[in-house]
Amino acid sequence: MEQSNAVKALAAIAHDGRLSLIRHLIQAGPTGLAAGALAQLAQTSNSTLSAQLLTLSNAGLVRSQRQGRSIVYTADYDKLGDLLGFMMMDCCCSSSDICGPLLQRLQT
Amino acid sequence: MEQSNAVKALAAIAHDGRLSLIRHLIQAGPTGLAAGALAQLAQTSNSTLSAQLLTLSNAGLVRSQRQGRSIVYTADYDKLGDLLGFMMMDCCCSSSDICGPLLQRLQT
DNA sequence: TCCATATTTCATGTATTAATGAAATATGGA
DNA sequence: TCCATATTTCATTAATACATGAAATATGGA
Repeated sequence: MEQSNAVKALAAIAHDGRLSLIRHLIQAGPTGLAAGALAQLAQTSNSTLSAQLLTLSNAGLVRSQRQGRSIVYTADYDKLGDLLGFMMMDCCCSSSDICGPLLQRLQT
Repeated sequence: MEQSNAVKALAAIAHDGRLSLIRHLIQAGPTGLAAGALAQLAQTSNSTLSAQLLTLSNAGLVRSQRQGRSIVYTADYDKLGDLLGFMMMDCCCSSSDICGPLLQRLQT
């Protein structure tokens, strides 16, 4: 992942409401969640939620698919993995001081 | 790290200039870099640079220390590790679909 | 076709962010 | 003390982001 894409993705999740949304979608798994269900979980209005989902979608972090009357959103695992990979490898792990302890924590 | 702190840190690095700055500081290691050296690396004006460093500092991602006439900035490794830890563990790795492959990549 | 449901789009107002150049502050040396 | 260097602060302007509610769109069923 290039830095410009990483910046877009980071900006998308650098927002309390949007970060909560993507965490809900990750927990929901591949089945995803309909927009209405997300609005209930996030306790926000439909239009606000729709704008937040659009931002996440433009950053490539979520995908959507119509199912009947609902539109179901899912987290894009590949893109999230790419973002974490960028931060771990390209950005921060040029310093083993940062990622050494972190990797140890993750491996336990 | 709590989500509200993570959002602040993410917002701080969700900017091309600031992300480049912190990458330079990480590569520079514990010695850090003076503001002037950073301005040259980033090819930006002093006042713009100062504002960007202030944003990173308010997010807790960098520290500063006067050395003679210069002010030397260093990346805060602990805070960066905390942020990555939050994203890996609290946020995204509730799904092993994301972090399984990622950890494999990191371990090779 | 008509209606209820589900979601997005649009227009608006407000707040936040970002870059810029000039002025101010702090330090060390002559 | 005076001066050059290093950096920040300030005021201004432009751009972007955010939330809101009303209206528009799309779907499925009666």
